[in-house]
Amino acid sequence: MFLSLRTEAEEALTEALSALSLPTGDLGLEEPPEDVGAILASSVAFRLAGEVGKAPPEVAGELAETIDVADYDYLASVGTQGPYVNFHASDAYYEKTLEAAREDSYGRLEPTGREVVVEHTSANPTGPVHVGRARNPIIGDSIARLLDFAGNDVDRHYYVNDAGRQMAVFTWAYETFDESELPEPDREKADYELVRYYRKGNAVLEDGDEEEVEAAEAEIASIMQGLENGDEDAYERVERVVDTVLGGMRESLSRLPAEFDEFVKETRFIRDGSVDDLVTRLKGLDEAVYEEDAWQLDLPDFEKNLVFLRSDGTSLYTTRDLAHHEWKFEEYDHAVTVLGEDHKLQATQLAAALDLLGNDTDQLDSVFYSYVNLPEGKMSTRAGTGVDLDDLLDEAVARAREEVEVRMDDRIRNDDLSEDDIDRIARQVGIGAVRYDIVSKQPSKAITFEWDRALNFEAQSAPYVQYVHARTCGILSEAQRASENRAAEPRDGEADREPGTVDPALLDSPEERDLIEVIGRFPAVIESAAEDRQPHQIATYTRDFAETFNAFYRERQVLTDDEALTAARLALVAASRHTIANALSVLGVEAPESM
RNA sequence: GGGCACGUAGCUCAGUCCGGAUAGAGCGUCGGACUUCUAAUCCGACGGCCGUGGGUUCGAAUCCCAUCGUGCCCGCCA
Repeated sequence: MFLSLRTEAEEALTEALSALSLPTGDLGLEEPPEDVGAILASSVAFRLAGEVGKAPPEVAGELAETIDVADYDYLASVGTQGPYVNFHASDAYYEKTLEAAREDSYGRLEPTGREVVVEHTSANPTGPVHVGRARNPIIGDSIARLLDFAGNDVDRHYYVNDAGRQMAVFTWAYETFDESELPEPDREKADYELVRYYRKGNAVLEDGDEEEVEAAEAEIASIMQGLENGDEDAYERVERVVDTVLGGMRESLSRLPAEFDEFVKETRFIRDGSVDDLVTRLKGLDEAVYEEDAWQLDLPDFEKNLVFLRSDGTSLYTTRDLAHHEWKFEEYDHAVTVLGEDHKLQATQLAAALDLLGNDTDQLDSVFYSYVNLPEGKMSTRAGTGVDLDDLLDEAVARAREEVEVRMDDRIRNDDLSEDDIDRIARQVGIGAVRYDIVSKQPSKAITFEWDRALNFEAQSAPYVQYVHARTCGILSEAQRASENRAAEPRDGEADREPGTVDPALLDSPEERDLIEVIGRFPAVIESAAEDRQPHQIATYTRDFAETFNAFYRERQVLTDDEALTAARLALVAASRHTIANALSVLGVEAPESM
């Protein structure tokens, strides 16, 4: 509804400007500060003052007078405050907003018909997911949810780097070492068990004796050649390692939760011949050069050449990724990729090469995030430094459980949480807190991981917002219980009133109006966040929402003796519940019904 | 050396793309509110040369230039 209101304000302003023969290029429409009563405002008068030769407040006044709100449904009045033109919403606006938000799916935008692929995580399957990379699945999954909620048809892809040197090293190590030479795994889980081979292998390559290293390198090279030649045996050897490790990683990721529609292996593009075709096309480009036995692309605007075929004839990651992207462009209208900031240059080169190959690179969007570091430095799978995602999530749930138990004693609400409830709440709150902490920040900002900060359950965290949802559920179930009691002893006149009818005019206090306004903004927030691929905007909104709801909760008793008033406020609470539940769902944070 | 990000209260962050109303939150500190629809909540106080210097503008945290600090990248790795 806010979107319609904004459209009306735009129209009204444009018409008024035209009527006064003023330019309509920049309407200066904005959301005014909280203490200004208006729902929308324009600062256009500032810019026109010079042109008209009058002071801004005077221009604002003329504009306000020119607009006739009778022409619009959602504008009640247009006033001025100094140089600002302020728009006030009509009763119809509040009524329609409340009506729209009665739907469970409130906030979901109309289908766009666009098919979008969101590729995220795509970590090499070398071992357990650690916190340094955990930003990727959380941001990626939230973007996927956001684009879906904004009306797109979304697929989530994990691009599996199974043809690179790292996997050849891993395969060699797995086949070479005996488990008896390895330390105990940190967990009884495939990725934890296998990463021991990978670490051992890398240690040997680094410090082993010359002969051993030489033999290993020969084996690694033969595996890579085998993959490049489409050798079925090499493929199966690597696949066994890849699929096993990936299986373990998937389990961890699903806890976030981050699920995928498809795991796309890069060997696929070697095996189906598309890499060969691509190499042929690349060689044919004017920018292609053959230097030092390797085929390269002399990209304009880039200092160094991009090698796309090694001197031994094998392809490189970027070569295969080019084929991968052309495939995505064929299958989807739009492709979004979530990448670590260290891939920025590579991503720009990829786009430049795709452009040379005749693709429309507007179809591609990259979102970059900066890695999470430990206070003592970087996390690395190979070196075994870092905090595993599983450990972080376990710790989060354990701490949340402690909180639940501490709070049990001074709970007012007498609803006897069962052991299952405690488990559920601990999981929802603990994992929600981790996820929310990450998704609520701009991806470009650096994060240093600290236990206490990541697991803070206080305000501006998931539990703060989840609590609001639990409150709405508590009120609604209380109302349900009361109405069932009444139904048991029917009173005269009770049947006259439709249970579903509410009179929104009763919701006229500032707290109620503010709450409806915040609810009304939700679809616009979804639209903007989806447009910018910025799920953190939704997190910021949930905090605003929670604050506004809490003010309403503090000042206005919902369940009263006044039935009509109670019905109206219950409708507002239900609308609030849908809004906050959907916002949390876009963030991938669970919405507990009690906590 | 070159390129790209980031720098806002003691700490963690919104706001920056698209310039507008006294720069907003939370944590921490101090002081208040549970016999109530859930206190994981709420109310109040304290706290800011928006890294620094210039410029553009009626107006700059926001745009431009310079500069400092931090991170990332500049491989026939991924």
